[in-house]
Amino acid sequence: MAAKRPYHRANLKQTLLDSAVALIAEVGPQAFTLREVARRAAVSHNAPYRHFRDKRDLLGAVAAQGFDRLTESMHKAMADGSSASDRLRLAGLGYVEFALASPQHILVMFDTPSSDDARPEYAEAAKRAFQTLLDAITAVQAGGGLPPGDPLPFAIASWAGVHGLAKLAISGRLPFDATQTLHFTNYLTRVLTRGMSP
Amino acid sequence: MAAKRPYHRANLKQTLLDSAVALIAEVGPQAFTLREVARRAAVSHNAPYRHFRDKRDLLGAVAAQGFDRLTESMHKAMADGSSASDRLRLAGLGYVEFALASPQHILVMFDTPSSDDARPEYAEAAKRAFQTLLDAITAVQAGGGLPPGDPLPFAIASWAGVHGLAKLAISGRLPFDATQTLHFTNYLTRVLTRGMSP
DNA sequence: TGTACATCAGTGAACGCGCGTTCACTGATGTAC
DNA sequence: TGTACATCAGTGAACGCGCGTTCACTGATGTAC
Repeated sequence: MAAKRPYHRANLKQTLLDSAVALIAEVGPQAFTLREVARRAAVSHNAPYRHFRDKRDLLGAVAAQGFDRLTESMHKAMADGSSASDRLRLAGLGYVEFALASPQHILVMFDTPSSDDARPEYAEAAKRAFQTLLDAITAVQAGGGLPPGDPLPFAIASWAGVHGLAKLAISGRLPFDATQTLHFTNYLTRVLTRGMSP
Repeated sequence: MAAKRPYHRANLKQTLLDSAVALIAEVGPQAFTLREVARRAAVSHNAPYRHFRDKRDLLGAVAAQGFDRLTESMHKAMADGSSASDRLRLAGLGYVEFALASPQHILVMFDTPSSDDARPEYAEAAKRAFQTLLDAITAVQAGGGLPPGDPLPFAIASWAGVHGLAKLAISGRLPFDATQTLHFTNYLTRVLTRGMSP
């Protein structure tokens, strides 16, 4: 039964990232340790150094991957949209869906200072996520659903609402379960869109 | 006439809390240590145990104090309000003002799992803060500025918007300085109120 | 009034622990010839 | 085709460190008498 573990593991880097996310989900970024990540990946405590410069670098990679997945979640949700404003609503839904499914990522992405600026991919991934929201807003403006002009205030207001709802839901301070939170997201984006219209 | 005996030193408990907040502001809740808190309070690493059960308990006390200060900040801001809807706007402003002035508190209050449920004062302080918002909403409803009925959805939508804006501002991801963030808070609460009206 | 005493917030040494990181190493793999 | 060799992903021991917490203690203070 003692199946021998291969010395070289094909996808150790991704395995380590996954282990890190799982560990952070359990103990929070505070108690997250490199050695425990290695332990969960069934690898020596030293192997991670072949793939990440140090602990901080691993955390940065988790954040960058989080932004990519957030972008993907929004795009996926938007695919079903029947109109520009419907797609904006779905982008918000995709945002909250991702946050509820992966709160550890959100924590590392937005609330863990050590993950900052070290990796260029980090900033780029964050930018892509915001651009997705910005594009959705611009499309609604083009269709007349929002006033023309600078889309930035609209984007920030929408982002704030959706981000705040997600954070509060994650912190367990809302009297909602996941389904109710998603329903409320629809309500919130409707409120925001209506409030931003002339 | 003090009901209890005066203690050896001046209020060490509050000094420890202040040191903790200052330390968290510098290194984040991740790197926060009890020993360093004691060091900053110019006291042996053991003295905190006279006032807090353990590290987790200290963190819980910081969170509880944070909720009290948040409530105070909202009430202070609302005092200048000329109408119910103006007071609601000011409550949001007070929220964001506190968050920008004390981001460490917000972090411990909302994003540090270890501070949960241990202290009863914690839950009560959190409840009082939310009640402040709820009362402001109810007053606007009474004045006809918002539709009658359950104020909860309105409160949660407002909370989400204001909380999200504060969190994003703290994380440095907004193209705003503090003053611009506060101005934007006014815009956001206007958007929300308008969007929630029939 | 002075003094004895209980109380309890403080101290400092000690503990066990697990961390991040470095080091010298080993084993597996791809390629040149 | 086999072989030598470079490359690189893994290993395990070791390091220094600072942590949280426990322990036995000290000494300042309020109160009883």
